[in-house]
Amino acid sequence: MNDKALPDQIADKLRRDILKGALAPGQQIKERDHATDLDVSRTPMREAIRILAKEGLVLLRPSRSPIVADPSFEEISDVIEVLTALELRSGALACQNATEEDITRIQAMQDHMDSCQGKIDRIDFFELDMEFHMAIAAASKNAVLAETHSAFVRRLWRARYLSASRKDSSDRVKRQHHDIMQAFSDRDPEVMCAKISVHLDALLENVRDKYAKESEV
Amino acid sequence: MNDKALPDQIADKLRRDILKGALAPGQQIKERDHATDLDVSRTPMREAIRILAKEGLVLLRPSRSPIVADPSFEEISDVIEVLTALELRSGALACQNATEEDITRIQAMQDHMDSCQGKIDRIDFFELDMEFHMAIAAASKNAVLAETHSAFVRRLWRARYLSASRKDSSDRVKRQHHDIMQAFSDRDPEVMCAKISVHLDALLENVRDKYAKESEV
DNA sequence: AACAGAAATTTGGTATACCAAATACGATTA
DNA sequence: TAATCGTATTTGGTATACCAAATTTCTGTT
Repeated sequence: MNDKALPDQIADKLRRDILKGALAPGQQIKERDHATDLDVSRTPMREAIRILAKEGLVLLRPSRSPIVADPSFEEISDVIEVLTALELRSGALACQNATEEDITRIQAMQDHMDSCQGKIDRIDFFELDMEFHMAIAAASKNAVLAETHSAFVRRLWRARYLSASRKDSSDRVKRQHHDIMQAFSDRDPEVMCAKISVHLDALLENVRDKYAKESEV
Repeated sequence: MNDKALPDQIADKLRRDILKGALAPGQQIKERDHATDLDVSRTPMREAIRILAKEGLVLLRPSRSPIVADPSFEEISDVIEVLTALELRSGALACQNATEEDITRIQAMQDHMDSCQGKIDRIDFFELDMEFHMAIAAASKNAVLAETHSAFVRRLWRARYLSASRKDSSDRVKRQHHDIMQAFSDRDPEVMCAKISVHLDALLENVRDKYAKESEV
């Protein structure tokens, strides 16, 4: 019955709700209520909330209801800074350590993303985007690095999702991905790092725009 | 009564036991037994175990007792790789963002370490060492980066502790710290990154030596 | 004696019950 | 009427009870 453990299933559901905005930033997540909603007990619900807290999506407060995180621009910017450090390192290592199979497989992932563009749910598209970046990190063959990187990608999911509202950005992202992939299959760490920097700088600027617009409303 | 939450207290105790070796690598941590040992119930014990799992000190296995992690050299090496990426970034940022007070305060920490050398417990000395590195990371003014960096420093605590048995290494570490501090007070990111690299490369080699010796026993 | 299978035990996963801190609400009084 | 104190309620923290998967042990058969 259990493809995954119950807390993970609950965390998945809550995560999607948060990212879609069904659970708004600042909103309380009362473990009792949400547990009965999902027809589970408080114990796995608690654990699911801790998982999301670890991912930065939820804020734990001592003796108070956890709330959906509402990060400031500075916090998001800090996270992007860390992600950049991790992704540059993993990109360089991937050039060095990836197998040919890794490269063709990740190339295939990218092709799949291209073909799916516009045909699938925006959230599903972001899943693919995340998987692309995470697959490159995994190709570094440093499991710890890949895992840490994944954690930060997940942590930025909502910010990415919201900041990608700009229509033109999707084409630009596609081009940046192609640049990264090109450097990767050339196994050129310098170019790859440069392209990753471009990609993540663009992300930062997109997020900055979004926050600027939000504050002027 | 509660300075900290109960799960944190339990995690602190277990963490020290693991790092000191009272809980040997590979040993099972049965939540029922350890809970009764510490006179708490399974619920906070479970949570404490999850905290340590997040820190990489404990390994969770589906439907099996968690066990104390027994990292291979490759795993430690991977962790050092990540720590390096984080520490280089935070060093460079610290050169840029640290206040003068930060620098004098961290300088004072180093002086204190020097004066304590040989006079205090090795564990306490390692606490000071960790605090030195973590203070620099905090001076980057990127809270997320500092926090992540701290997590990895803690994760390496045991390996550092075990690998520092070589008598001469302590002088060398002292010199490396001085080099880092010099570059920091000069606010010279390039030199600082170079010195940090030297320091962490030395750590990696120390750990490598220790694992080599262990395997030949 | 060796092996297969079943029953008992162990152990993590989940549900529920109980408690204490925090909050909200209402009654009482100035 | 307003302020304040006390009580009821909400809610997270903790303990315990129950369950199911996995392991071990015991037993009966070959």
